[in-house]
Amino acid sequence: MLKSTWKQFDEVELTHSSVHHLMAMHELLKQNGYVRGVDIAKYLKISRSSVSITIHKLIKKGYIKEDENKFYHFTDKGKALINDVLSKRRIITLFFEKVLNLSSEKAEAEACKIEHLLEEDTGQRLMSFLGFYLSNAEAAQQCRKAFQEFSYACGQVESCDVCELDCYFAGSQEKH
Amino acid sequence: MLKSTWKQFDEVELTHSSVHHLMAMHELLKQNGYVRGVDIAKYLKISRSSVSITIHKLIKKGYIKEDENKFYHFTDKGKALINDVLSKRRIITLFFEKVLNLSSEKAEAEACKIEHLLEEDTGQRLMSFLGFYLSNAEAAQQCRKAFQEFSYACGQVESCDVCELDCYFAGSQEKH
DNA sequence: TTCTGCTGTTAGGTTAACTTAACAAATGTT
DNA sequence: AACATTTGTTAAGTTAACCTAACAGCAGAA
Repeated sequence: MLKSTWKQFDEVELTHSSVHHLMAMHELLKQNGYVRGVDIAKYLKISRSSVSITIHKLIKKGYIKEDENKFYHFTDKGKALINDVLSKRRIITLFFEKVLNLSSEKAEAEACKIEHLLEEDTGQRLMSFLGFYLSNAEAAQQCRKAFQEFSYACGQVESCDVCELDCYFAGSQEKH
Repeated sequence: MLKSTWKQFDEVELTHSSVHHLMAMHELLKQNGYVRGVDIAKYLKISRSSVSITIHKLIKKGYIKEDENKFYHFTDKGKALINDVLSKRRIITLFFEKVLNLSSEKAEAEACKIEHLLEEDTGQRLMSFLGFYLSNAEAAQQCRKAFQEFSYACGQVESCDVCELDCYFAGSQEKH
């Protein structure tokens, strides 16, 4: 790995917090038809002042516009972003839920933490995979069924180069 | 989703930065047999002062100990954490690379951003899935082959409830 | 009309993670 | 022994994201 790869974490266009301000806006617009600062504050359970500051940053960045009555609206840029994030979230949630069998609450919580960090391309590929894996294509159906009956044991895979130090499954399985 | 789920992002035991300080330590210990502050600073391409502060926090938190000569070592807690993160990273990277066909560089970069955010359990389930999907079990082999020939098109899946606003594939596909 | 409550903003404070600059202690060089 | 370099630490400043407290503007109620 490039030694500075880890810094890409901070170089995401919008932070986790900012993305969730936009998500809240979207939710509330759908629910009520309008959004004000307080609404976002209540929804995210943070202070009005904090929301005020973040919203103004998002306006400056061109994701939001404000009308005469301090109601907020998305710009096209904002709409595009919301669409992307929402799609990514749903794909990731679906993957956790339908493929890894996490509970839907946990699937959402896990998706929420990472959705804004993955690139567009990764989202699309995941989508493509899911589209196939959950389809009623013969191979996909067989695969889902077989996976249900499968439980991981070291040795079942040709070369397990997953664990570097100890094995996730050490203890519950014999040594590999 | 619970309205405060999004805050779990900040409630991770260790931040992205801290985790990478530990990862750097592990890398450098493997390479050189010892680690000092400068080594970490050079590796992560940040200032010595910043490293100094972060390392002292990690010492206080019990992940690291310091010897008389200012060389750093992992505590058992630190070793356990490194093992977990490393395993998660490799599983996630493998998934991106082998299942989603991302280049290995991109797979690593994407994994790096999210590895410390996913829970233990999620990692293990992903591992289990990968173990199966990449195995030479009949169903898995068939599935991999069929997926290669597959390209996502709306309508191929019974109900596409992935897109909320617009479709990822809109434009390139007919309306769904 | 005055009072109350709601809303947004500003001011000042906190924490985390960086930065540069300055400096002390140890180590290496000539 | 004297000087230079390396290393770690501290001080002071920055940005992001939160907080509480204070206040200004408005809108509805008494």
